[in-house]
Amino acid sequence: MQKEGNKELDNVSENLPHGVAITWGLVKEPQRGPKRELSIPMIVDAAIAIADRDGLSAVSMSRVAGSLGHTAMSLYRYIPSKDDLLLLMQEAVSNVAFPPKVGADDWREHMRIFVWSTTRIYRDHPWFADIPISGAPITPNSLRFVDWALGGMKTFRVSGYVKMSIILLLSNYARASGILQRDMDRAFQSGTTPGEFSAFDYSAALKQLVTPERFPNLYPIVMAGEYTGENEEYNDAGNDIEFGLERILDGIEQYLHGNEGGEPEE
Amino acid sequence: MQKEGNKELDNVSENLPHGVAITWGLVKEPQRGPKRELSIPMIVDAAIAIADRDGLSAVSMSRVAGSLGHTAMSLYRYIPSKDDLLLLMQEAVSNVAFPPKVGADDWREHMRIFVWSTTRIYRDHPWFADIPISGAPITPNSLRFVDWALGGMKTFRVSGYVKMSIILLLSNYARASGILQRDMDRAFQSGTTPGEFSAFDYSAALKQLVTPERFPNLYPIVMAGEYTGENEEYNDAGNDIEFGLERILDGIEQYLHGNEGGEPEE
DNA sequence: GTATATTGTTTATGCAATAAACAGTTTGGA
DNA sequence: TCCAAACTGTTTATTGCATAAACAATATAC
Repeated sequence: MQKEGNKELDNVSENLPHGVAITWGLVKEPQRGPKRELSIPMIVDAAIAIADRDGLSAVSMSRVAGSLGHTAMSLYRYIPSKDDLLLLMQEAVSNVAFPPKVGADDWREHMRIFVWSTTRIYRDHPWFADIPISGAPITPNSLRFVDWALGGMKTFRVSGYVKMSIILLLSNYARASGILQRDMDRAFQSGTTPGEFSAFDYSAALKQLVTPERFPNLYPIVMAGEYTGENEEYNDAGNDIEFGLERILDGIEQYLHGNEGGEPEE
Repeated sequence: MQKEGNKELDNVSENLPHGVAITWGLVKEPQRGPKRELSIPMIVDAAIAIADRDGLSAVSMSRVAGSLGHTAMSLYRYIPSKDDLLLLMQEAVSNVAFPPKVGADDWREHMRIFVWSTTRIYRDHPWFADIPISGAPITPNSLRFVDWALGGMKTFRVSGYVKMSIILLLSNYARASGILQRDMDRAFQSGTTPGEFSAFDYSAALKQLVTPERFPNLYPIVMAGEYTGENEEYNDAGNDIEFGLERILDGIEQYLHGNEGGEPEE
């Protein structure tokens, strides 16, 4: 015999992974019992601070709790598992503001902003990329990203499926670029995390190992120092990222013209 | 007082991470002592078998050793750390054969094969995506991929930097697609790993949570079931992947025409 | 033949996630 | 008003992990 209340929402929250339910505000604060000394945002912020400083591997339940003056087990009164904590961290740093209006019909600029907003998260929070993707986005802030991207495609005369494909393409690109940029940043600061390495540090080794017989096409590029980006002027991940993004946008544009514009492609 | 031998190669191997040195065959078998009962390939193969069956998290030093009838510590006589084992696993499954000749001037087909060869690894070895990227590729099989891709761009009149940017773009796309495809496969087999989830399983929940006020652009797409791919006929990751790839190739083609054709850019 | 390099093993350390039991705290309903 | 239920944060314990150290056995180089 259940209360009438909001039965549908209850169903929803029951069928959702607990961490996801938290992000949607579907988990209610308990009424009875002692006053809580912590809160979910406090815990998530503390975890983010640790990850920002020392990387994701430094985030342990006991270290997060310790930084709040509590024991590890106290966190489990708020967040049921470490995986849920990671999800909440992702969601928290995805809470970015988008410019309300982009030039009304400049969809390319809209999509550029979409991609750069994503890569900025990776730059500000290098650990973001270390959390494995566990499925399609179903948390509020991730969906805000999708929603905002869709806002730039209002004039597209294509199906929702195609729009989602485009968003997927751009999100994936943003993720990959964010990782690249992070790696480049790390390489420039050199001796950061041990165990990390970039080709940059090994160009000397590569020049001995990449032989023309075994790697006929790569050989001249390695020898010219083009593989490891030895030339300062080109050694900027931003260039690569911009280049790739413009290529993708070109491709989308071509597709749109083929499907929507005045004359078809042939 | 060192032997004359191959001093340069010694230097190289000293400055390389140990796991990378192994992949290049720079670590020599010891001469003295009892006969070895294991070998690096045996260990790596055993680890891959476990990861294929039960996922990367099931790969522990003791479980790998156990499957070979040995103790965990014996593995350390061959491979200095678990991170190195992961690197060797990556390298091993990257040992794929490429078709020797593609239609001579069909660079698009060449690049399609490049991307599909990469995604096939992710499909055959779902754990491949769970190993975090630790930097630019410097192992032989990863470089073979790069070399082979370069082979498809011989006619491009662009710098090595641009070619590397294109390869980076396509590799990243392949990785993202491989992950997507793996996730879709998992979703179809439904109750695989607990903790994994796909939007597909939560379309009912999403339809209640995605309100038109909060997600004006996403709302109609979720309601139409287009977000979670409810329609069988469209619910195929391959379509998405192919679509995105063709868009990227379009973009590259457009860039090439702008740079290589009749008139130069400036 | 012996010193030495190397083997696989046992034992031990430290850290991690998290289950279980516990004593104190607040509140809704009697 | 009071008590049972729902909570709190903690202590303790379990299990699994990577890996360091010490060890006796073994094969080779000189």
